[in-house]
Amino acid sequence: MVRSAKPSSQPGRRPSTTRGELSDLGIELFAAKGFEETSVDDIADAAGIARRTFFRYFPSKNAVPWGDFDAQLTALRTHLNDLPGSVGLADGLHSALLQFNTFPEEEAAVHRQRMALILGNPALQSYSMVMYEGWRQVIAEYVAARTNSDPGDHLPRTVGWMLLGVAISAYEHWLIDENNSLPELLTAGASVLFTGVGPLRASSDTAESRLDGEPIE
Amino acid sequence: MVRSAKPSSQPGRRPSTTRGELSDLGIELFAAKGFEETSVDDIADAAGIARRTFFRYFPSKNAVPWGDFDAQLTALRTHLNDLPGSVGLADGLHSALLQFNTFPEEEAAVHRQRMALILGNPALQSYSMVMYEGWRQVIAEYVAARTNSDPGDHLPRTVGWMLLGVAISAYEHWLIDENNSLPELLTAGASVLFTGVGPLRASSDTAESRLDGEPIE
DNA sequence: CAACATAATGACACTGAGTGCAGAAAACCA
DNA sequence: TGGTTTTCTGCACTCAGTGTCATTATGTTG
Repeated sequence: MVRSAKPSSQPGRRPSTTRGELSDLGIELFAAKGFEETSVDDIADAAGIARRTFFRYFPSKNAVPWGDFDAQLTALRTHLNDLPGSVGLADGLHSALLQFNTFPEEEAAVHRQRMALILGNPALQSYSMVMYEGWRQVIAEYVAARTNSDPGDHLPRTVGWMLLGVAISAYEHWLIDENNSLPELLTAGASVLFTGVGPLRASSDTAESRLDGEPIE
Repeated sequence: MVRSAKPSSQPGRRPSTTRGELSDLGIELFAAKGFEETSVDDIADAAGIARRTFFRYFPSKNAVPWGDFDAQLTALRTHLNDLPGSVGLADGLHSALLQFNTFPEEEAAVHRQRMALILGNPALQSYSMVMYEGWRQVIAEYVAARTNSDPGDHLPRTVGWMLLGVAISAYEHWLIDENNSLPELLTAGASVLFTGVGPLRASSDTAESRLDGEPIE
């Protein structure tokens, strides 16, 4: 089961697989048998590698569904860096949201499966916070650059968190009902972030004054 | 090591300890030896209970620092329910943030230690998402009640995520530098949520128009 | 007090994730 | 062919978490 990759003129044994291949295989098994019910041994056996080798490709079973997340983060960072200066902060964040969550039609099914897996499993949901820390950092860097502050400052970090919330919450609803358009959900969520919660009123009741609301139900 | 609690006229053996006591003990050990370096056996031994019994008090080692989180959630829910109808949505959310994160002076040190532990350890940071799901739910319920919608709807869920982001990000900065006032950090973050990111400009440059911004740095 | 019901603890065994280590295997180069 | 480099593999080990069942402590009832 050793597949020789392109002769890279590098000494040493070739890796027998890639993170991407293992990730795809893992997602397939998880979807078929369930995440908890699929052991690392199952994945390693199916991939034809030793259990010990699996842990050279992924730091944990939880990391499998994420595939090569770092590459996506790099793409996002590049996207934001390449944005013309004429784009305002809100528009920049909006475009980041869309860029990061837009994918070719043929990948939609896999991506949906991946996200359903991640958002539907407690262990994976937990682990996602480790992954999304990098994402928040990229956002914070952008906000910092646009507001004359430091990526570690309170405002950029807060915006990073809030934008992440917009993204996750959009995914949650996209997964509940496929009829929902992910870009539309992202845009709707982002608009709350951009205009703020202050302007919010009862949706069917926008004409009432802000003071006469009473607890419902 | 069996401490008889108040005679509760209930048949059956008394619990030998409480979640709160175990939590305090665990936090102490974690702070002294480190989270990874402290095993469940260590905690159980220190508490004078069997390892198996430990897992009847906590579903996992990760849950220890949280103590009795559900009780706090209940208090938060009550607080929001008791808010007069004249309080606007933004003010209600703001008060929730402050209520949940205000504690007597004598508990400040312990609380700080608890939060430093949680926010400083990857495993605990991950697990916090499981805990905070309940918190977001309480917020979503409040938003739903005030906006004539359902707690599962997109808007309430999104606001729940964003407000959580405000809270966590405030804690992060409170932990970095104790000189920062937690309530002030919370209020500052909340104001971004309430007025939106749209109005944000380069902090030293607020007079510029929204379109002529150029990448800074 | 003795028998009974109940609720919690405790001991044991087991699965599975993750790690350290040492050696085998596969590639390149001279 | 032999030397070097890189990855893979097998083994042993720790620790988190769970199922099961006996045991202990308590209140209740006759």
